[in-house]
Amino acid sequence: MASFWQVALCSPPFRTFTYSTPDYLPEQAWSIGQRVMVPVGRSLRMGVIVSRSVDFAAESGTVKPLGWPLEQELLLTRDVLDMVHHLALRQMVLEGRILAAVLPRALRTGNSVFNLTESVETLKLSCKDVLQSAPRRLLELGRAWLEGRMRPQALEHGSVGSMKYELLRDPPWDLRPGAKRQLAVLEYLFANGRVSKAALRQILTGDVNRVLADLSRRGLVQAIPQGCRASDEGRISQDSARFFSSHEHHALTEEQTEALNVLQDDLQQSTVQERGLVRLVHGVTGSGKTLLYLRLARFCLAMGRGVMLLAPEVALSAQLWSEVAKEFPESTRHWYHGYLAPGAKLAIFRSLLRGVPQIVVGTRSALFLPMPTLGLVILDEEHDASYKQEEGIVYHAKEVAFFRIRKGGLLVLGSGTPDVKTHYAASQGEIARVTLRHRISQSPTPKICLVDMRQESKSEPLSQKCREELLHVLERGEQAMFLLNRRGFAPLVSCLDCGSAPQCPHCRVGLTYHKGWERLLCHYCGYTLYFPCVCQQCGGSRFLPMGEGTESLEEYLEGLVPPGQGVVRLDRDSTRRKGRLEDILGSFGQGRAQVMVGTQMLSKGHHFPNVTLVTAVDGDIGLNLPDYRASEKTFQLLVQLAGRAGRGDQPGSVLIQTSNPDHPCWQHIRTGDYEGFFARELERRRKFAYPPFVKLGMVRFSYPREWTPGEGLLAKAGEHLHRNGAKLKIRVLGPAPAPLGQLKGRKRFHCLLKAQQWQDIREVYGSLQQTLFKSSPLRISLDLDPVNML
DNA sequence: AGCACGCCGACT
DNA sequence: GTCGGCGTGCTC
Repeated sequence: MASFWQVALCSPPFRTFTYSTPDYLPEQAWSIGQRVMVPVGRSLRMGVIVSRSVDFAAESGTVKPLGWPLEQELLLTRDVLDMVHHLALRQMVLEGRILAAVLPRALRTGNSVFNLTESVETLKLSCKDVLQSAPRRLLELGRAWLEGRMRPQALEHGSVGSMKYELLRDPPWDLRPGAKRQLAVLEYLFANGRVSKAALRQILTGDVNRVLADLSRRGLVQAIPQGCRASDEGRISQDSARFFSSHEHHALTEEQTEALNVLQDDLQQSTVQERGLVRLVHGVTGSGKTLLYLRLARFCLAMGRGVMLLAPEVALSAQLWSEVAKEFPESTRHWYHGYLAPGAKLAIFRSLLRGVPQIVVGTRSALFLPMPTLGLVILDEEHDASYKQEEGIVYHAKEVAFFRIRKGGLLVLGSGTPDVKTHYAASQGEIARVTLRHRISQSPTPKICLVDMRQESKSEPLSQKCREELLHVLERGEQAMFLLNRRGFAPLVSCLDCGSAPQCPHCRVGLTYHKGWERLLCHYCGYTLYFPCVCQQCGGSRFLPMGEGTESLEEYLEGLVPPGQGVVRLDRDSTRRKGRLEDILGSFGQGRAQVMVGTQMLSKGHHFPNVTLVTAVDGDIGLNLPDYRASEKTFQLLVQLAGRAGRGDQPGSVLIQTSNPDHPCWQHIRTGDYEGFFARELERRRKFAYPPFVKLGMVRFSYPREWTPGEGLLAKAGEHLHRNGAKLKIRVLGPAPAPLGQLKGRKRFHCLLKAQQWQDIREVYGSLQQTLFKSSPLRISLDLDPVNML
């Protein structure tokens, strides 16, 4: 009876191959979830055993035996492995690709060293050494492995980093004339000293490895192992937490107590412990959700189960972390996010494997950490688009979290402005819900005013009313915030007379302007309109690009405020450098600056009690984005923003500047009326067939700019989708040019699919995938429930 | 990703 | 002839 092992490779081609059990290590030395070295082609590669199979239909050639295990203990627990499998199926990508993303970088390669204890001495062996041993020696080593006399050397923090390369000899170099690639590398090294492989890849096209191999064979360069920079905790240091003035922890209010009781009850239910439960915690800004989370986490840990407390972005997770750091002992908590150094990630990964119930605070990537006792996952600000990962492997944190508690546990989705889909699911009874209606603090909710910008001078970014209020606020020694909602990549236009922006009649999303083409374009269905044209609303013909001039707002404000008052700017550009975020938040939080200008970043979670005026400089931009969730996003953003004002003792006020004051969205935002907004938005979604009434899938296409057959093949692929989609009652829109029509020399297009079932979309995509050649220059990818349409 | 193979131009 | 650059294709 032969039995085989399926091993997923964690580097290209990421495929899963079948191996047999080697004669030197019996079956019991191997198990599912183990990291192993296997022979692939003529080399040894790292992979993970993902399953066993009894038979192997040898279509092509032979089955090789497994090479050698990398650990005695299992690094990938069953729950993580199941999740990997599930994600691979769902996103239609290879399992190995997901495993590569799940494993800390230090565990992605197989350069382990084994310490072999033999009689008196200890020998160091690499995997290669082991597998190159003679058959008899291999049997001996197998015995040593089983008896525990051969242990993988613990990965040191220092051994985690990658290699750097160093020049060994000065010029002139003894090179064959014409070896220009080698010469280029040598000259670069001569000029720059020690250099990483990644840097060399920048200056050299093609395979750098081979050049380096040649040069080191000639003794001209040397590879030196590079320790990871221990101090590199990423851009967000733990110190930053001290800038977030924390909420005082009063006793729970009656409402909080009730909510906590409900959630604690959930955790204890036997059905929840077997099958899992999702509960939406819908609590208005300032209702004290964070304190609720902390108490619930404490309760869960006391039950002997682990907790994950996640925020959409690192900066927000830093605040949660500072709260958790105060509440929980050091031994049971971790802060995990993408900016951690590889060694730190590895340490947390290892620590969690010990199985002691712990609390992890972090961002979406923390969901891939092993936690055998996981009992509670909390996604704070669950509506936030940052929970969806777009680069590399595509996944939504909500989906992964849901999967992780499916075998028992509670998933809490917390928000003041829930995702329309989540709220819909709750109102349909598909997920449970608990609501917090009251703010903890006694201060009144801020007053929200609309300012009609059509009445204002076009040359001033701020209205008269806004300028006046700002000066009053500063006179009183209080602070102000200005949100400038960047227009992003989409060039939008708006009518100069009535302020409305052209929309697609089929999709009800904003049209974007394409310059060279002199047309307006819908990025969902490909609908175009000649431009210039007549305004659909008022018949006017004068249009203005939107979002222009916002960059100069900081400068403008500096000229406006009285001398001695500081203005700081908070956005992606100003915080790129390490430590800048802390500087900016620090100087504003401590009152060294009185005015803060920023993008979405400033709307989220910060607690600055002295801020009493908040202004959305251009409230309209969000509404006209080429995205079906434009009004939902705007609602969430502005309600959150309003929550920044008047958090202290002084009442706050919020100004929204708009050229479109009649938009139905505003009345709901002004009163913070989520239910009213939700009802209206739902009706619109039903009418134009958007989620939650259909499942959306985006098929993305790209091909090299110069590749002439691309256009024809794209059309054929589009036809294929339309034809096969029709059979499954899928509505297919496009192909339409992507808003970022060209990226990295490739033309980009996409098709939007509206279906009743996710499976239908996968089916159509799968059949398209099969009609394309394996390595066709026309590349396709699938994005289920796209968040970012660009 | 590695690592073959095979083609081509430039050298001994 | 032979070597090295460079494109292509495969890996249980």
